[in-house]
Order: sequence, then C-alpha cells, then structure tokens
Amino acid sequence: MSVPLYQAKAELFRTLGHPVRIRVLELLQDGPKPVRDLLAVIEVEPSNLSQQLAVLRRAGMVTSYRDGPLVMYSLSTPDVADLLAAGRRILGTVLTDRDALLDELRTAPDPPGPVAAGDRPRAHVTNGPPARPGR
Amino acid sequence: MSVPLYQAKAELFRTLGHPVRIRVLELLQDGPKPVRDLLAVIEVEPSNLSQQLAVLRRAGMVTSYRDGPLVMYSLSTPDVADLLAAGRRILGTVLTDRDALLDELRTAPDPPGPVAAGDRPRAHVTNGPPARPGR
DNA sequence: TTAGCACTTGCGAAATTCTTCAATTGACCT
DNA sequence: AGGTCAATTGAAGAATTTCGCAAGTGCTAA
Repeated sequence: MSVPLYQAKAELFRTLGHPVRIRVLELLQDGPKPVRDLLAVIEVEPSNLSQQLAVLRRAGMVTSYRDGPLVMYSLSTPDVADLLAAGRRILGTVLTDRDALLDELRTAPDPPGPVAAGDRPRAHVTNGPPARPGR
Repeated sequence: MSVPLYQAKAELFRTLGHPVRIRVLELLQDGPKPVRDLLAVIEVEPSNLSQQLAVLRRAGMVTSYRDGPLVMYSLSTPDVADLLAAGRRILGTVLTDRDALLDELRTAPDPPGPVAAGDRPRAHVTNGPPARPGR
C-alpha cells in the first residue's frame, strides 16, 4: 500500500510520455537492438538517448546486456507492444472525433443573432445532455 | 505531418501520467458522473480537479455537458477503457518481473571472492547475452 | 600500454508541469 | 435582486523533466 495503485499506473504511463522513449520502444518491437542502431535512426545526442534508456530501464520496460563492445536493449515483455498498440488505436479514434467536431463547428457557425466582440461565452460546456435518442 | 506521429503518441500517454487523471478515467469507466461525485471520492481541491479535467478535455479523452446545476463528465470513447486495461496488465507483469529479479538477487548473492567496499561495478549491465537455450 | 569506439553518468540551465489562491461564471432559489 | 452551490479560470511559485556538455567506464584492437 506504500504506493497507491493509481500512482503506479500514472508512473507507467508517464514513462511512455516522451517521443524518444516511444520511438525506442517501437523500434525494439521487432527484436533486440544495440544502442548504436537506435542512435542511427533517432536523431538525438548519445547522452540524451542514454538518459531516456535509463528511464525505460528503471521503469522495467526494457532490459539491457552487453554483447562485446555494444550494449543491447530489448523489451522486457511483449505486453509493452500491446500497450503501444492500444495507444495507436485510441489515437485514431480520438483524432477523428476531434476532426469531426471541428467539421461541425465549421459547417454550423453562430445560428441566431450577432455576437458582439466582447461577449462570447467563456464556458467550455454547452447546456443540456447530448442528444438522447429514446425520449 | 506538422506533428510527428510518435509525438502525438507521447502526448497521449503523458495525459494519462497523473494519479488524479487516472482516477478520474477509472471512475468514469462505469458511466458519466458529475464533478461533484468525483470530488467526493478523490481528495483534491476543486480547482485542482478542474485543471486535471481540463487536461483530459483538451486531449479529447472526456466530454462534458451541463445538467442543471452540475457538470457531467464521461469518457469520449470506450477505447479509453481499453487503454487503461492494457496498462493494468502490463503493470502486473512488470511488477512481478521486478520482484522475481529481486528474489534472485536475494537468494544468490556474490558468488565468488569477497568484494572490497570500494570496487563494486558501476555499470548497469552485466556481461553477456541472457541465457541462450539452443546452442 | 595506449588509442578509440560505444555508452553512461553528473551536473547546471532551460522548459514543462503541478498546486494553490483569488476571482469569476452559471444555474437555481427565495 | 441578492444569495448560495457547482465548477472553471488566471496567475504565481514550487517541483519535475529535459537537454547538452564534460568527464568517465568498459571493451577491443594496435
């Protein structure tokens, strides 16, 4: 109980919250790779990559071992790939929903009377529950 | 292309990287709830909760509407629940893996000779690929 | 031994995110 | 109109992250 469950979850997601770390995980999806290969693809300074790898290591999402002169990294469990896949899915729906909403705003602008420059609503919610079908 | 795909992904995960936001999403999994109910369960100041809700709103993970005096929130898509589920799963395997590793360290401490106080290795990787079965 | 590649670590500066306080908006009631 | 509850907003300060540089470790080949 020392660390509440929802906090552990938040930390898990937070470790995925960085472009370089996402790229690393995606690259590792098809097999272990040496740092040098990662470095060749992701343009970022070696020390920076190393720091991000350290974050992933601490979180237990990747493992590393040394193979001769190079250090190899691999996903610590295939579940990581699942998580990335789930992310991809949701990104799709969230983005298309957003676009749909934008379309709606574009095609149906200010219906009734004119609106003076200074009195547009500041609230983020429009009134009433969203269209309820059975009623 | 203005926003690289992996950056959008990182932002998505980062949105989930906060205990309060995780709790909100989990609570919303079984139906829409007014802010007031969320507030009753999650102990945090109203304004703080509101800020976190705003983050979730901007990211498109929740939607809100006003129902009389209260503001209701709900998941914008059930996919969000999937993502949380995937997180739960991975958290399980990562944590048990970690524990297994700790066990191993506890049951098999320093095999050969004694180690002087000042010369433990500073590297994070131990040499050689992990146990290769077929060889 | 010396040299050089492959990576990692420590550290300070810059950028982001979190938290809280005060003020504001909206809806409802009397 | 005035009061109250529900929730949001803006802004400032604290706390965390991120990034690049300099310096180090570990391996291998001369």
